[in-house]
Amino acid sequence: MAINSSLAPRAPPAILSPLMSGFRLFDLNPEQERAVRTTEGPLLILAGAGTGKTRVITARVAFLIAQGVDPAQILAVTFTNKAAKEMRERLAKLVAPEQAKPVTMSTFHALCVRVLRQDIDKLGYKRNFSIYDEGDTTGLIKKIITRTAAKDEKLEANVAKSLISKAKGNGWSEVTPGDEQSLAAAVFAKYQQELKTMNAVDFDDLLLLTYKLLTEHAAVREKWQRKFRYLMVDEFQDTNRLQLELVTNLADARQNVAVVGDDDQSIYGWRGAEVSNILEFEAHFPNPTVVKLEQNYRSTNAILGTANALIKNNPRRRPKQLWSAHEGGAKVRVIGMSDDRQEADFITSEIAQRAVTEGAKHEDFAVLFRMNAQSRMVETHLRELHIPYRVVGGSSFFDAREIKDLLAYASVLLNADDDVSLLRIINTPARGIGPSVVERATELSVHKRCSVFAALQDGEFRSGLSKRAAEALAAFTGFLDAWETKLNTPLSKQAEVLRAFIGETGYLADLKRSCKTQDEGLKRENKVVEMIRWFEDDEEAKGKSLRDFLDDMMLREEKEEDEESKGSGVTLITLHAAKGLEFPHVYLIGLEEGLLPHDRSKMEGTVDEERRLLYVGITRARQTLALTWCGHRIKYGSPMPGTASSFIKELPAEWVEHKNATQMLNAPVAAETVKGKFGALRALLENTPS
DNA sequence: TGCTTTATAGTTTTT
DNA sequence: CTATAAAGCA
Repeated sequence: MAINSSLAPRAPPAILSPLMSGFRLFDLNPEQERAVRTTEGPLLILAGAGTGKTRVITARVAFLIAQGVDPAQILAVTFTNKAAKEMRERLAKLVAPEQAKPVTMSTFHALCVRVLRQDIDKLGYKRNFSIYDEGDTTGLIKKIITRTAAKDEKLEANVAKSLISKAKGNGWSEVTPGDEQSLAAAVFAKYQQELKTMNAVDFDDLLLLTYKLLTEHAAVREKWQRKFRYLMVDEFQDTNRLQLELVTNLADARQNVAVVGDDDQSIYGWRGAEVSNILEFEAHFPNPTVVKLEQNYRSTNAILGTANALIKNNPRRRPKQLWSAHEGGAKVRVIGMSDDRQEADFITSEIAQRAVTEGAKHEDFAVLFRMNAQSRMVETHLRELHIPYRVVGGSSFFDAREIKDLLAYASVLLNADDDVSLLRIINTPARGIGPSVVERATELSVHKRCSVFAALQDGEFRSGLSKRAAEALAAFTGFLDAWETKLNTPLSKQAEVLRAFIGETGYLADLKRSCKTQDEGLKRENKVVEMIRWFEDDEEAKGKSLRDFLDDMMLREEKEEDEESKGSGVTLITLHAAKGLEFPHVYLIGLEEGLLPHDRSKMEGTVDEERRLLYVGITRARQTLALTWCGHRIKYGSPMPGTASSFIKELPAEWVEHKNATQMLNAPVAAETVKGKFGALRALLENTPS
C-alpha cells in the first residue's frame, strides 16, 4: 500500500548513469539506504509496519540495476499478485521501461509454475498439467473420504485438507498425528496418487514439486541458479518451510538473498507460515547483514507507543521500537460498550458526526474485526445512516458457476485427464451421458488407476453400455478430440477456437435457460463472453497461450469489487485482510476475551499470534484509533456476557484513555440528533453533483 | 431434474 | 441466528 506517500517527494524518473555518480538514493533514511546499498551476501531487512518497506525493495532493485546488474538476473518474490503488481509499478517509476521489464517480479506460485512447465516431466508428470484451486481440491478430498472412510469413521474434508496442506508445506508425507491419523494418512496418499493420474497439481504441489525438481535434478537447479543472481523475498515472515527451502535452493554460492519482513506481523502461522524462518534467519543464511527499519512514516506516536507496548509482551521476537517524527497525536481511545449493538451504533454515528465536524471522508475510516460475522451489525447501522461502505473479502469473480464451467471446458481441451474439470462439464449441457455412466467410468478409473477420460475410452467399458449411451459417449469424446486438434493447430488463434468451441457445445444457451430472469442470464453470458475476450486480448497483446491464461486465472485472487461501492465509503475488513493497508481513522472492534484473543488460540497455544494480530490492527491507523469491547455480544442468536480482552491491560497509560460509551453517547450530542442532522446534510449533498 | 425441508456447526485466507 | 450441505420430495 501507499507507504508514506504524503511525505516523500517523488523519486527522479530515471537512473542517470550506471555508475554511482548521479544516482540519488531517493531521500532514504540512513537505515533504508544501508538496506539498499547492501547488494552482496545475505541481507535481512526487518521492516516494521509503515517503515517504507516497498520503497526500499524497489529502490534496491533500481540500485542493483544502476550498479550494472543485468535486470533479467533479479528476482523479487512476493506473496500476492497485488504486491507483485504494485512493486512492478513502483519500479517502473525508478528505472527505464526496458530495464524494468526483464526483472522477474512474481509470487512464489507463479514462479513455480514457470519452473514446472519446463521440467515437470522429470518428476513423471506431463507438462500440460492442470492446476487445481481450493474448491477443486476440497471436492476431490471429499470424494476420497466418502470412498475411503469406514462407517464409524468421520473426517471433515476441510480438516483433511489443512492437514495435507501443512504436511506438504513441511516437505512431505508425515501427516500430523491425531485421532484420525490413519484415515487422514490414507486419504492423503490416495489424494496425491489421484492428482498424479489426473496430471494435476494443487497449490502446495506447485511449491513441493518445484522443490523436488530443484533438489533432485542438479541441472535444473543450476539452470535457475544461473538465471537469478539476486533474490529478494517480501513478507518473509509469512513463508513456510518449503518456501524457505526454495529460496535456499535458488540461491547460488554467492548467497545474494535479501529478505524483507516483520516477525511482529506474522499472522499466518495457522496456515503453515514459520516465524522461525525470520527469527532464525542466521541459521539458514550465515553472517547476514541485518538492517532494522524502525522509523515509521504512517502513524502518530500515540499509536506507535501503544503498538510498541503491546508487542513487547511477545517472547519470541526481534526487538523493535517504532518511532515517528510526527506529533504525539490524539490518545488512543479504549471504549467499553454495553453490547455489540451499542458498539455499532456508537461507531457509525461517530463516523457520521466526524464526517461533518472534521470534514473527514468516508473512505478515511475503517472498521477492523477478528471475525467476518462481526461486520454484519456494523453494516446494518451504516445502512441506516446512509453511509457508504465496502466489505473487503467476499466472493470472487472466479466463484461464479459460469466462469468455473468455462475454465473447466478450457482445461479439458488442454488436459483431458483432468477429471475434476471433465466431470464438471461432461453433461453440461445435457448430452446423454448420465450419472450412471459417469459413476461406472469413475469406478473403473479408480480401479485401473487411470483418468476418467481414459476409462471412457476403454473398449470393454464401452461395449458394456447401452447403444444410446455408447453413441452419446462416442460423440462427446470425438468432439473433444476434434477441438483439441483445432486448438493445437499452429498459427490458429486460440481465443477464436475457444469461442467457437464454447459456441458448439451449446453451453451459453443452456446457461441462459437455467436462469430465472432474462437479465440474470444475460449477465452470466456476458461474464463468459468477457472472459474469452480477456483471453483474446492477452493472446494478441502478450502472446499468451490458453495454457498461460488458465495458469494466470488459477493463480489470481482478484476479488470482485462491488461496482457501485467501488473505491469509496467506510472500509469493513478483518484484521488479517487489513495487513498492508492503512487508514487515517481506525475502529478496532470486539476486543473481548475469547474473541481477540480468540478462544481457540488459547487451546492451541497461539496467543502470541493473536497479539500480533492486534498489533497489525493498531498499526493500520494513521491519525486516530479507537478500540472497543462489549459487555454482551450476540452469539448464535442469543446475547452472551463478555469481558475486556486481556490485551487491553497491556496498553500503556501514557498513550491510552479509557472511556465508556454510555457516557459518551449521552454527553455531547445525542445519537438521534446526529442522525437527523446528518440525514439533512446528506440530502443536501446528494442534490449536488460531485 | 430442480426444488424445499432438515440437520448441523459456527476464526482468520492467499496461491 | 444463519449459512451450508445433505436428504427428501414432486
